[in-house]
Amino acid sequence: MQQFEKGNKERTRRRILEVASQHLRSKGIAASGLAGIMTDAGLTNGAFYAHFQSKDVLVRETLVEALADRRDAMSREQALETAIRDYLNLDHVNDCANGCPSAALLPEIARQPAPARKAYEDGLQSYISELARLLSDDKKKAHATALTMFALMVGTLQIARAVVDPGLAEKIIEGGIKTALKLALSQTDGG
Amino acid sequence: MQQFEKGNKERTRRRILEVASQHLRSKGIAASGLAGIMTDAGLTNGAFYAHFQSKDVLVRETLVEALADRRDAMSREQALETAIRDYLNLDHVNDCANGCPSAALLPEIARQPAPARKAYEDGLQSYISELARLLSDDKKKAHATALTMFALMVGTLQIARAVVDPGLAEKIIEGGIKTALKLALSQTDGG
DNA sequence: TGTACATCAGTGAACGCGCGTTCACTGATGTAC
DNA sequence: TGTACATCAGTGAACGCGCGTTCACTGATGTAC
Repeated sequence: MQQFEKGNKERTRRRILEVASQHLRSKGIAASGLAGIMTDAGLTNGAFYAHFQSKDVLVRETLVEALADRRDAMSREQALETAIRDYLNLDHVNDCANGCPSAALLPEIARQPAPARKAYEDGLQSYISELARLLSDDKKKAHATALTMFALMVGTLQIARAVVDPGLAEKIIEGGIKTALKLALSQTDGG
Repeated sequence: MQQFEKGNKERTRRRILEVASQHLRSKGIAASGLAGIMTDAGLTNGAFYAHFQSKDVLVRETLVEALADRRDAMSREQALETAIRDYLNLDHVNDCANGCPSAALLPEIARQPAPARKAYEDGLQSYISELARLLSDDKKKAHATALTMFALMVGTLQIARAVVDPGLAEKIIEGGIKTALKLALSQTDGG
């Protein structure tokens, strides 16, 4: 141990969370190991359990944090088209580690124990509310519209990431943008 | 060994593929073990390498087969609305093991080596062509429309699977159906 | 028809490895008197 | 101010376990002469 100030442990904990967040999104949940995460956080594996009860707990807390970050970023968006284009673009396709946790992890989240899935559900709803804010809908319908629009964006990003042909990936992204915008418009005139 | 007839090895191989296909879709790629797959196929783990070179090869061939099965099912669909409702429904939400490989595995597929991703890309394109057939579009635009519609359906199914509230899952599915149908219509009048 | 050998499909034990988790220990800092 | 002890954050070796993969072996079937 080097010298350390008060509140250092909380900073270490947040560093572990941040590294874990990147590992999980880029390698997946099952393929991410605690030893690798701790090494990248500048610690040895034994220190993990001073901060988290188990890998399951780490996964859950990582999801909560990543979703909150995404919601905060969405809350700073001022126009729907910008929000859509900040999500559907080639940078996001190529940067899993810092991108949307839903796009990186949804099928694995569905296989997690209930507490993690509940945490995901709550974080998602909060995020979707910020997306709904950008729709000119009446409030009740806006949330449902935003959810469906988000499903479209998640699926589009995932497919663009899976294919090997970069030209195809770009076409998929462009189609997704066009359709997401169309959804918002067709919603306004009470479809 | 019990008695066996000619061509038995090919049947065994297909049995391994079928079991693997279910394991991968329900547990994910990284979390599926060869020993478990072989046991469920009624064999011991050592027999695996008489049929496949490696787990990677098994994963790739499983994807090819699952996508071909899905394409064949889609090719038997006669109306777009039926095709959409055969995909977006609660049975499909609750049956990962026999469902769409894209919905179950997309983020993990994106992390596979190039050969598996190429196999996925080809299988997807073939499947999408059958979905495009059900659109009244001109041929060129139909494929792009079908891809985007599929992205919406995949994202919708994944989110419905991840949330814990069954009522919410049902609402998400219903929103997805409504929007997928709307997409097909708005496409017809040259959006 | 009978014998010797080849082939085929699969068995099951073993390999090294990385996993999540535990735990005795370290050494710097804080507190009591 | 000095000493004794407690606490805090982390180290690093070890645990049992399951992983993908290898391999010597088995025993039923096919083929040659």
